[in-house]
Amino acid sequence: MKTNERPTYSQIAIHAGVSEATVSRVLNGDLKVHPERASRVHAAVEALGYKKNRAATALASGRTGLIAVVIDDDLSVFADPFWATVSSGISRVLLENELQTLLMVASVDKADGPVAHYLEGGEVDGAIFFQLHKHALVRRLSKQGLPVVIAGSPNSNSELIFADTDNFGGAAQATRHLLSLGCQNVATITGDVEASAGLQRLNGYQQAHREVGKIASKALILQGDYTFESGMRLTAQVLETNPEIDGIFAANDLMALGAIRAIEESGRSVPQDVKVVGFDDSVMATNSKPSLTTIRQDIVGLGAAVAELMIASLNGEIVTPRILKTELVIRESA
Amino acid sequence: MKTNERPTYSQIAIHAGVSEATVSRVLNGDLKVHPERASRVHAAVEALGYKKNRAATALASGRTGLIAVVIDDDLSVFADPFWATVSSGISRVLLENELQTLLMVASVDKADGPVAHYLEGGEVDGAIFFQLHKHALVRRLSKQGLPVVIAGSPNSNSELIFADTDNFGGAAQATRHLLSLGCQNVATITGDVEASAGLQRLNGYQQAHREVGKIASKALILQGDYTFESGMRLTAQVLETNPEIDGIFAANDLMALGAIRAIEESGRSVPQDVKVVGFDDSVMATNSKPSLTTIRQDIVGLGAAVAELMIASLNGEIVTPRILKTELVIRESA
DNA sequence: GGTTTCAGTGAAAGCGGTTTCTCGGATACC
DNA sequence: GGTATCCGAGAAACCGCTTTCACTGAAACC
Repeated sequence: MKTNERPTYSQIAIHAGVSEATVSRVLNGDLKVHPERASRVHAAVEALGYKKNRAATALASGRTGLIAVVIDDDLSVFADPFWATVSSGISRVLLENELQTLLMVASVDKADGPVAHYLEGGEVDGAIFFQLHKHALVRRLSKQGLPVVIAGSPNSNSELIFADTDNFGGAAQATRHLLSLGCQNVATITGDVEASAGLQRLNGYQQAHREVGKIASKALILQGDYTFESGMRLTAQVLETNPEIDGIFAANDLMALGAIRAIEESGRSVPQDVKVVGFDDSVMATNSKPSLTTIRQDIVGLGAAVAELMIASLNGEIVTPRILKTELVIRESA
Repeated sequence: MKTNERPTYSQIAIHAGVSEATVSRVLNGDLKVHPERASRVHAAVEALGYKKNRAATALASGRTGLIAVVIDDDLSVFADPFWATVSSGISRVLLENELQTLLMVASVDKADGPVAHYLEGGEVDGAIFFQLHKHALVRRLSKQGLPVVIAGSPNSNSELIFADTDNFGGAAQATRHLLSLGCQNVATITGDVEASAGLQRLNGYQQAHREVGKIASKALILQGDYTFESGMRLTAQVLETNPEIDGIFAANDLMALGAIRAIEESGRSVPQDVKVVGFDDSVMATNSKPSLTTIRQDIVGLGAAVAELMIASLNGEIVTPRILKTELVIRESA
């Protein structure tokens, strides 16, 4: 195939006048090598344009330099740029640390599929999972000693390491904003409350109410599914049954836009009659009419945080979950 | 780290009563092994739950089983789910073929960065690039014998292998639709015409005009940049200068939505006064008001096609570019 | 029937690193 | 000054699989 005459340790060793063992030590940061010899090695590496062979390193050391990013294809990878953005953040940071990102898009449900097989086969040094519900696989891998980091929160209080946006805080922020604008009856359209993100956003909404001595009425909590359609439908319904509503916090932008549509179709206007806040600060938020007040999360930052946790884990450091702050972006809708 | 007592060839060989060389032959599909011995090997593999060690295979054979997917981070990976979707299509197909997807998000411009280094280092069996303009790197790698496939079209008539949506055909389809609805003055808002996709969509628009004996006036060709804002701004301008316009083909949905906004703000209505067709069939297309008539492209299919081309290349087959058909989705806007 | 092919197989030499083990010399200790 | 320690460095084994090479017995040929 390629007759690339890539130099090997033996060439470096000869060039530097040391043994291969010493070359290895120097290149792996072993401090017990005499500085002068070390610098000779470095010079040789430079001169010959040497680059380590991953396969050989992996075989000899057992470390592959590969981190799997596992995406369940149930996930709406296809509709939502969210995960892609997180991935890019991850990839970038890993790359800076000489690690490669192995992207695995597959059904992870069956804890015995090819993905599981692969991960358990020792082909990667660690695995990053995207917000998943209750996969036994993750636990199992973790128990087996494979460093695992979750992007998003695992919903049980497991010992898994994760990084996540402050869904709770962000939702509270959004709701507080509505309340502070004078809204008396603030409804919420939740996301999937089976998953942690959805639940946390709901909790944040309730928390903001508690802070001002209110209790969010059950009737004002509408279970959506992150789609435009659900936002629109639920809002239309609740406007019928609870016409006193003057504020809505939707767990994502798409549902918020759906809500706005329903509000307008009911003859009311946003933000005069009903104020609306979304979550995500997606592209649509800027361009919608009225533009959407929403909660911005640092998605690339989330990816970076996840990668950093992984790296720390690999280094054997004791790591704790990371929660990323959100930001309220005020536009026209509230 | 892991004391996984994974079986090796030697165990299989003993269990099956053959040599390691024979085990290797069987596992690599060498037909010259006696069927009976072969089945003994397979039985042993089954019994011991054997799984090949990638690193060892890579070291010995020079094939890593890894395909790089290189994404220039200039690209709007962050805003547009398009590339994520393509990636998932790629990853899925590669996985089915025992290949892994290495995701590299980095600046590729400098043909000498870490990415280039990595790809030239023989660490991957092939590389997939996302729609790029004129990178010398791609050519170089290709010349070096590394199988390279482009997702999207390279704009020069190079010998690079690629798969792409039929941008030309789709744009023609869209424009024809407008013309067939009786539009007399159809404008287009282009994407980046420096890149092939943008140019091809413009060409398709012109082709449709030619088919009916018209020539698209220069004044009606507006150079956008795929953003909502550009669609809106350019439309507002052209409505001033060319009020006779009664149809607009935008090179993507976002700009189409921008156009609709501008049209409505000018006091006209869609589709009565001006009809609008977009391109992509994104989520927004369904949910906008009026909903958007647009050109749907099979994005996952594009990913799959790219992966298939890569696999064929790896097998030494002679491959030719693949162009994927588009589909006109008629909704309210035209 | 004897010599050539040839297909099938095993022994063994790598692939390019890492790591253990050993050893010589220098330092420390009594 | 002699022995016990220690440290830095090299030799060599090893990681698990692929592939060349040589060899065997059988089929093919004259």
